Amino acid sequence: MAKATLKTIARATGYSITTVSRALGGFDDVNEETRRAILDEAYRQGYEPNLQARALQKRRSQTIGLVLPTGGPSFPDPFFAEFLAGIGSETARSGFDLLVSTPSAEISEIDVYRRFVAGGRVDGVILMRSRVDDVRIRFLLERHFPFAVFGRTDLNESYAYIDVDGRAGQAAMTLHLIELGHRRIAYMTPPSTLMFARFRLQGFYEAMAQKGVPVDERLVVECDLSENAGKHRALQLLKLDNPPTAIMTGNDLMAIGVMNAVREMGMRVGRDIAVGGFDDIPAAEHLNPGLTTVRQPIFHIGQQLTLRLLQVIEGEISGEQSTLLAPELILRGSSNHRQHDRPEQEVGTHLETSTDIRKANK
Amino acid sequence: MAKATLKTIARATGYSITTVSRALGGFDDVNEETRRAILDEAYRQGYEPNLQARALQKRRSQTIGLVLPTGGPSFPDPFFAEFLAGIGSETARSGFDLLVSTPSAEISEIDVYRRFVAGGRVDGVILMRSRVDDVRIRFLLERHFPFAVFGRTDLNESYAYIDVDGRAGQAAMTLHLIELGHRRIAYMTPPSTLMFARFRLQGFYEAMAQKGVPVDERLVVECDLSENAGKHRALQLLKLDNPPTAIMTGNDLMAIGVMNAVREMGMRVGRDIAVGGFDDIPAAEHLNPGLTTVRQPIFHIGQQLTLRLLQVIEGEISGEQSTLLAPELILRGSSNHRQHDRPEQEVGTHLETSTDIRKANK
DNA sequence: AGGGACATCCGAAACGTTTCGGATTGCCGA
DNA sequence: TCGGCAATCCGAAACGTTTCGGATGTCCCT
Repeated sequence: MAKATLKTIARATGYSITTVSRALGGFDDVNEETRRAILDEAYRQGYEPNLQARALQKRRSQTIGLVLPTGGPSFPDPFFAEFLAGIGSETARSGFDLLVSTPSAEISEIDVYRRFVAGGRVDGVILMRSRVDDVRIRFLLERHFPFAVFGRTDLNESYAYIDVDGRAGQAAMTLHLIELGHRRIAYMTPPSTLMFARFRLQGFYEAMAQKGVPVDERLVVECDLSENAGKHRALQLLKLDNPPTAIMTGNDLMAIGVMNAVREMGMRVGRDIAVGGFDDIPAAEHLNPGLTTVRQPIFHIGQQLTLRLLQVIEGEISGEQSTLLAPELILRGSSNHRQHDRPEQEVGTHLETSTDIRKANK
Repeated sequence: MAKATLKTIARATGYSITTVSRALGGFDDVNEETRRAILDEAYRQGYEPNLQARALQKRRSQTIGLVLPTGGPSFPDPFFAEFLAGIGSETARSGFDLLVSTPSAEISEIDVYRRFVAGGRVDGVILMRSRVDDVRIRFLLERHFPFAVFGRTDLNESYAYIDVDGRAGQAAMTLHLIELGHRRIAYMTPPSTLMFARFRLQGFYEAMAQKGVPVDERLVVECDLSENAGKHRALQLLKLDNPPTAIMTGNDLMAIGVMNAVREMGMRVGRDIAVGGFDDIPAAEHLNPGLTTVRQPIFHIGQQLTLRLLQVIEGEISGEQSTLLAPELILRGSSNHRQHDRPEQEVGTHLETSTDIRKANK
């Protein structure tokens, strides 16, 4: 059996290609009887529309693109799978496909976007890990191409994004540690080209200032997003003459490294040194002691971002809708002085600084 | 500036569409001078070929598909991100894109494949988590559509796959536990529709028989792949009159649940009860104690599978190439009686049963 | 009887690309 | 002088779909 097309169905039923197309398309200018005959024949032949041809004609590919961030040395955040699942759940519901691309040595990141956009490969893209002065976003804005971003930028344009309030999250973590009595608090911040690093760092400074706790600049260090880098940096901190009593990190991977470093120095996490992370990756809960961290509802973000992007594509919203989500502080054993052998019962605290979900229209 | 196409370049340079196409395509029947003129103009206009049109004409989409497994209740294996990264790294190198689809309530899994295949959306697909009497594989074989599978099946056809020798892996784990002195060993096996579950179960039985250790069938239970299910099942096992002294599971997620169950019963993992997992997900190393498990080189598998698929697509291999990889037993604190407070130094042992990488041609 | 309204169908162009099969030159050797 | 060959170029068809602008016929109303 050759490949079924509109033409083969047309020939088999005696109708024209146009009529077959319209029958299959559910238009109302085709007789019920004819439609049935055509549908039957289509089924018999196992017809599936050629999506390339359709996309070519409609100038719509029913596909959205996602380019894996290739920033750091380590591959994507551990919660990447969850993010993808969130995106996937929504694309599936609306009949869209998801095209994933990995920039390589040969093909630069921006070229991937060029291909996606100009090649008509996708109808819109989702970006993650927004950067300072983000070229990708600039490129897309310039072309008026639909997109939605996980994270804010410092660009003076408006577009659709969803972000977690990292400033509030990191501030909450800092306040928590201060309340536990810590004064010498270290903060390991991710590379400053990443927007989220800035907001979190800002939250740290603000909370310290608010409580009048002095910041020792030697305890504020930049660090790559990996476990190894975290361990390395933490060892340096712990070997200072006047080491910190608490170490906060810009993401959980780094925090895991810190915990290892603490152990390697013969100290105990949660008792001798408090550790705080950010993200709440799956492993955070299973560490011993459990990692106190700030949770981001990543699956949900993936979903919402997709929804938002689809609206932009349909032209339903002006592309300026943005949402700032309130993060949630998750307290576990890594920041608990009283008990550390067994992870304490998990406690979720909604921050008072931002109420649930806040919509912001620029 | 309107969209650049072959036509706009042709008009601008005064050459025909054919010549423009051939110049851009690098054919040798176009004058060097003309070619340069055309390339210049193409660059000036920011030309990018329309990939839909190209795909339609060439009947090749330069895209491979991946359908997320939707089998169990829980979302994909934690190492899914790594698998995807492996695939991505190879597709990028060869200029292919990756189309990811998530079956939803509305669109059944097999429909996704139908769309992919008949719709000309992809040139080949990668399957993971092969199943007993796998309909997907049957479908693809029937259509003579290129594909490559992570995992074997019981179908009597030959096709390209890569698998980890789960039988050998589970046997090695079992032998390890027996050597530690365990006699009452429980095994929590994943749903038997999954092929890998069968092989691992088989490895368990064989090792037990080899050492003459009796299997108590009440200690062999089927269990979903999630942490929760693992915990639940483990509690049942531990409450038996004559409970096991060691519990092995078919994947790491279940093992984490087991470890929680053990703790909840007031016993200590690695001391009172040995626990063994399978997969070596990232979290396994960070548990306390660390989880003894069997490692699968998942990134590498993603890469190789992609390479294999591309060869099948190019028609370079007959589609019958298959590889069985030797798993690696990773010993950590969860199966160590002597020491459990701190995870012991990680030890990797290559199994003697299968040498490095073994090629099998059916 | 004429006209309009409606139901049903179709031809042809278009989306942007590739490619087959020539067509047009200019030049060389015999 | 002419056949032939190489170097360049191009027209047109094809890939499979959607859609615009009718075409045809039927029936009813006045």
